[in-house]
Amino acid sequence: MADEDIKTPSNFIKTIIDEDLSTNKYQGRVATRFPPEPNGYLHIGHAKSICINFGLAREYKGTCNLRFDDTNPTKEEVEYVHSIEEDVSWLGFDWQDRKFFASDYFEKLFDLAVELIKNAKAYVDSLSADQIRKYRGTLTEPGKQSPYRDRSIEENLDLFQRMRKGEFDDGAHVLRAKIDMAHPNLLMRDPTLYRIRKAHHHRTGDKWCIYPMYDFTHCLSDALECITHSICTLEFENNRPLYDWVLDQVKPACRPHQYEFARLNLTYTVLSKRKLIQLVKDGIVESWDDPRMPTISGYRRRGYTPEAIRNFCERIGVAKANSVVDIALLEHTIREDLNARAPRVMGVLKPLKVIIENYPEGQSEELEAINNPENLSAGTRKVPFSKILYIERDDFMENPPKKFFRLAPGREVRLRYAYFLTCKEAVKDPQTGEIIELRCTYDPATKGGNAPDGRKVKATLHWVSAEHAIDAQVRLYDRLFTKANPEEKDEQGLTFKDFINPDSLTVLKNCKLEPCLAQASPSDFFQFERLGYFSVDPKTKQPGGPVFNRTVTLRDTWAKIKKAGKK
RNA sequence: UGGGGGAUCGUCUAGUGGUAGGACUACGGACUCUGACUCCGUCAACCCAGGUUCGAAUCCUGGUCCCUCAGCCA
Repeated sequence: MADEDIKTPSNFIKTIIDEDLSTNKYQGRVATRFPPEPNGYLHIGHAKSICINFGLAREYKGTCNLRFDDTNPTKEEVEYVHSIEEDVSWLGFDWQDRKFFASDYFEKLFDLAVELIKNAKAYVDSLSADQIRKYRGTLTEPGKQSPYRDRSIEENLDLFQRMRKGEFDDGAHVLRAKIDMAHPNLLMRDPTLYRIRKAHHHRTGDKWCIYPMYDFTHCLSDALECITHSICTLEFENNRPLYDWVLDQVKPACRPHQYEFARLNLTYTVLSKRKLIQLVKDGIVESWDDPRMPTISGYRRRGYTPEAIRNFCERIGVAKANSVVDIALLEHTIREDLNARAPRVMGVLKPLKVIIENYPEGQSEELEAINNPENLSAGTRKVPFSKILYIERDDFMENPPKKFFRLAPGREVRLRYAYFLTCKEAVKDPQTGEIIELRCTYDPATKGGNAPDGRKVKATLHWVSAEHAIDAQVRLYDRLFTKANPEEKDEQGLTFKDFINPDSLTVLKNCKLEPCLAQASPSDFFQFERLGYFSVDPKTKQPGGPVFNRTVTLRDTWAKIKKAGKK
């Protein structure tokens, strides 16, 4: 792959890896892993982690494993395993033959737990969950030891075996590490290692009724896979001493180390799993892959490309300081990618009929249009032209302000790749006053878009021939929230759901598109000239024409001028 | 008021004792058969106070503010 040699910006993790390489800490190996819990869909924050872990492996010619952290049978499902695999692949990363499941290690983990018990480093506690909480102490006060803390090794062994055999009910006992109930880090106050959970696991079925906790499983899974750099988010900083403690007891052949980076936050976006679930459950969005969702599947359906998302993840950097990235950067990377690659096409979203009075009745002709000015090898295509056209309603104003240089009565503009057009009259509905059509004339000498006399026009409009156009539904998406930081607690007690943008979705059902779009396949992307990037919705099948999703608008200087004028 | 982390342009991020750089945004301008793209330019930052040093974002001391931890979740 050509991009293996591309150097990405430096960051603190690379600095650490460079040092480790120079001291030969891991015999020159770099082994990372992406460890999702299969209990939900991946979002753009996960994409950051995926890009870091797989990206590091690519850059340092190491490996990155895909490992499902499936130690909680009550929350995890195969459906999520599949969606995660699909999303990681779609992003362009390959775990080759290294797909693992923490549940594959259950037997080994059990043996290691037994070893801990034998070394008097773990014990079976029979306090209730509630009692354990009370015994834990607080941030400022030490905890108390459980009365079961000093059970004999034999008794612990016996109890733990019987826990596995299913002799006890959920919650009757847990296995705890024996560390220090007065430790200033609460996670070190004899953390729970195993709990009884008589639940069906999506992979191990009913084989187990005790399940290991994250802190016991994760570090050992890393060690078993010979991971060198175990990269996770900041909230696990407190877990690192425990990560190290467990490995210190077990002394595995491979000794991984944990490093933490700041998770991604995005303006006008929520990324917590809990809130995302709420958006789906409350019907605020249609599904996990609703194009307004910050999920990878949502962006995919919206028309974002893996290249753009990877580029975004590279540009935001990796650091330890909490931060909120401006969504404008994501929009920039998708525009940048699509600008280079998307075929240009003309589509009228809000049609306004134009009748060219001096164009022969019944005639039509084909005009040549460039498919992508950024890539001339994409060639040209023919676009039909005739007496009756549609143009964009927003491209005409009866009483234009000074900075509006599109079509207006008496004004001449260019129809892209076609002719100069002059508006003679705006015909209105006598009842409503609404403009229903424009009577115009064209200049036959300007065919192709240039005037032989050298006269200029200030605007070029996109258009579509009425009799040749295809009908389509186009969905206009905008940011889901009106507030830059919807997660922030509001002084009036308003929550993220109070800041939903009522215009996050606008469905346009009467759009007129260039005929070549009839052949568009699901997920094909285009630039509708002067409007934005659109792609064929891969999920909606409906008769009577394709359904397009707007990925992102083009930058719009005119919109800014209008907005500034209103102030 | 315990422990663990963090503070650099509006935003994200480089810098590791020697001219604070890049990207996004914003704002100008050039170009233009997309008010797009591209190009050029402008605004703009080291949390604070001391100290060490010829020289400090960087080292030291003391503050301030922010994040995080009391699941048998991950």
